[in-house]
Amino acid sequence: MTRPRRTAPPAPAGLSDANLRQFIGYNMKRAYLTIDADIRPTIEALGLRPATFSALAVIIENPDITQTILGQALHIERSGVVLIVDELEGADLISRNKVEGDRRSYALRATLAGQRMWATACKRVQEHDNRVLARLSPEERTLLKDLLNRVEAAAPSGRSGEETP
Amino acid sequence: MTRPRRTAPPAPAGLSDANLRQFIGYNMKRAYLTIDADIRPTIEALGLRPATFSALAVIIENPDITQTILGQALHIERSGVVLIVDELEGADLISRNKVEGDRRSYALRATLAGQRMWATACKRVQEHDNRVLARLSPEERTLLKDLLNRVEAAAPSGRSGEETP
DNA sequence: TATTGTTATACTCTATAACTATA
DNA sequence: TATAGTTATAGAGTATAACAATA
Repeated sequence: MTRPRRTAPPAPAGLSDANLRQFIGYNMKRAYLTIDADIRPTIEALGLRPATFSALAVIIENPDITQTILGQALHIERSGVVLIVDELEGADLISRNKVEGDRRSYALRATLAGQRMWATACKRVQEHDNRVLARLSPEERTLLKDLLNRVEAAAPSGRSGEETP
Repeated sequence: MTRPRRTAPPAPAGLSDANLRQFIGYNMKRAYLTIDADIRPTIEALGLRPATFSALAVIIENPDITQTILGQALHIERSGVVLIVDELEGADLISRNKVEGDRRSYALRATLAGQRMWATACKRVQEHDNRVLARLSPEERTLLKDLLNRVEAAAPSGRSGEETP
């Protein structure tokens, strides 16, 4: 139905992992950490961290977003957003702009340098993605994302109360 | 081919995520963190942490394992293993036993209490797993694990140099 | 000389709580 | 009073480096 299951479950040396591998969360953690270790140096070579990379991505996509909303998008507290935005602003990749009618908040926008940075960072990470997904067919790639999203949505904290009633 | 793609990609409020959702690693991170947040309280209610839970799982499955090997299984340094083993030993869930012929290392074994603890902890986490995977068919569940393992194996740090030549 | 376990230390990430300035 | 941003602080998790005992 899918394929002969010829995947050697990546178990270390001569010891068994089955007790943990039975849990979807463990397989997910291992796969995620492996990918993360692969990509991180590439991101850092550009002067970014995963957190600033992600923030830049969201700001590019949602111009004039506020820090509070950015925090919600990244699932981090406002206090953490400050540091990330400080870092991006200090690198001249984004700017904090005044908001008409509310002097409390900032409208975050990527600078030109920020847009260029995102373009190249995005491209390089895409290359990693392609390398890591090389053995998966296009259908398998979308399927994997779909399954991950469904798992995320199924867990209690998964937003979207929209059940299909 | 697979199913109508009716998965609402869990995007926050009114803002777009697509820049990040394009990357398999981001979807994996989000799914993993959601599952982790779901399961953690259950594990902690038993007096365990994710790290001690995992270590107990490996020790149960590989009796007389040494700390160094345990570290390799868990992908953490030996110095970190010490703290985890201290904690498990302090809770009387495992014991450090003498090894014939090598007085440097310990043979780690679960106590009876440790085996009972693992049984109940395993059962409870399985329940979370089932809840989180509720919307996936049995085939989809194995498929998801399979895809995750293939991604993990594909990344540079993925062990198993065994290509199918 | 190399290895096992250990200790001390530091770094990253993130959360909590209290503060300020606006609303 | 409530909210946006800020600051200070603390905790979890993990890594690095140096050390003692043993191989």
